[in-house]
Amino acid sequence: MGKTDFSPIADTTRRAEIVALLRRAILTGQLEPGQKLNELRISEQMRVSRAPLREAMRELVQEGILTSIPYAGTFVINVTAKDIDDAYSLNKVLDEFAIERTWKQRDERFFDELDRRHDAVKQATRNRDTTRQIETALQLHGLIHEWADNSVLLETWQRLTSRLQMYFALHQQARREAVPAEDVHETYVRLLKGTDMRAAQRHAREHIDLDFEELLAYARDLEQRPSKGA
Amino acid sequence: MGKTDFSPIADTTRRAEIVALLRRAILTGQLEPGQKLNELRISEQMRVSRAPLREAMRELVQEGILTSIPYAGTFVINVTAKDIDDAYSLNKVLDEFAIERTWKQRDERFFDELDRRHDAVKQATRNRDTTRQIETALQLHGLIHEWADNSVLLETWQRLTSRLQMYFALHQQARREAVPAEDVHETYVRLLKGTDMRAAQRHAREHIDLDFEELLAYARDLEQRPSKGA
DNA sequence: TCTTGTTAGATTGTCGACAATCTGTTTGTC
DNA sequence: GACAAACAGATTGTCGACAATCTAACAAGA
Repeated sequence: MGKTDFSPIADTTRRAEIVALLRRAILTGQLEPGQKLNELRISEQMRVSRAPLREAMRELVQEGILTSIPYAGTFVINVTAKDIDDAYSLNKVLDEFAIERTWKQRDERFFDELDRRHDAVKQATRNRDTTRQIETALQLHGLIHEWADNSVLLETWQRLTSRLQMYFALHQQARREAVPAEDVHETYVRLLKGTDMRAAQRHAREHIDLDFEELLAYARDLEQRPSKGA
Repeated sequence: MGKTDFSPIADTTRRAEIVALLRRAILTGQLEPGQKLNELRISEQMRVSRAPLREAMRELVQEGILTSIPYAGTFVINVTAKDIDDAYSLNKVLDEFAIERTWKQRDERFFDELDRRHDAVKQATRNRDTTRQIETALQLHGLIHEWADNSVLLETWQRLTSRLQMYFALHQQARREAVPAEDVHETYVRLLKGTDMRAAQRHAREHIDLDFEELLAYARDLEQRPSKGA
């Protein structure tokens, strides 16, 4: 018997790479909300044919970050204040559930991974890398969902994450201020290591509410302006 | 100004029709779990080319009822007891949330629709139409999610529903017994019309637990047998 | 001037053919 | 006989071209 655990080899289809490229472009705000994706132009830029590009787009439509209108085109979703509100209120419920399910299964490996991801956030914060900061913060947050041992919950949360990451990226892009230097996740991590589950659940709610208010304000402001066309 | 409200016209792409056809085939158990979908064969049967068929498949993969392995094929998902357990435990959480959100917004139109859907279930039950019975029962159940006015919740629930419908169809197909004739949704509807929200939430949990136990028993039994290949 | 019909251009939807990859069989070697 | 290399068939992934549809500009008529 071998000792090493082999992870699945990378998907080597163009489609998979296109999905990754497009998703990244959307989640970092490179492609703006409402913007139309011209198939011919993009396929030429990526040096692929339209077939795998279109298949990739269908995936992202189902993932919820693109929207498609037959014979009209495929567009980046528009972000409304209500969308953010909806996503966040559901996220709260999922967090509470995830913490409950994770709680009994916490072990040394869990705490190690928690620290590792927390460190990643802190490093991104030090480097003033806003994009990476958002990414790592969501990964830290996602640990409880991965550890809850519920595939449907994990899937659901990953879909939600896509949107949240997009919202945060837009928000960060809008306000050109520096990123908060202090560590807002300290308490969250500490409570997850502690013995009071209810306290951890309560904090997850409040902790989320914090950045949420900022995001909502931004979204309400954004709704006054027109959306980007082709 | 006109008086009528026009709904969006139907999608008239082959892709959309293929998605509907395939989904129906899967959710009714016509296509068995684990079964491989041969692109050439299906495209010839449907008299379409592989392009729209493949795009349709990508959508259903993201919807969670198909799974794809590069260069190997696309398969109907396999149903494990844990999958069912996961889906149901999350469903409980979502139901509780949906009832809370719907509660304040209940009005005459809500109650009417509730009765309408309840009647649909009863009629399907009278007609011994098991497929339709599952469909209508899930639609009755889905009303609180539609009424909660949270797009992300609704999306999430619809994804879950796909699987639940598939699970139930398999279950019904397995046991050849007659469908329960008595009306198991009577209490559920009554509580949703009442004034005690907590009671409604509690019942939603227990009500679900009922059929759930049966489903789980079936799934555990199913896991002893091999899965269907090509 | 406003509405309606026409047309040209651009873009999406679909098709049939080819390339890349996998799977099972056969062949050859030890 | 056991094993590995080579082959053949089938299937998926990708491509370039064509058909269907939409959009916007323009022309014609009330």
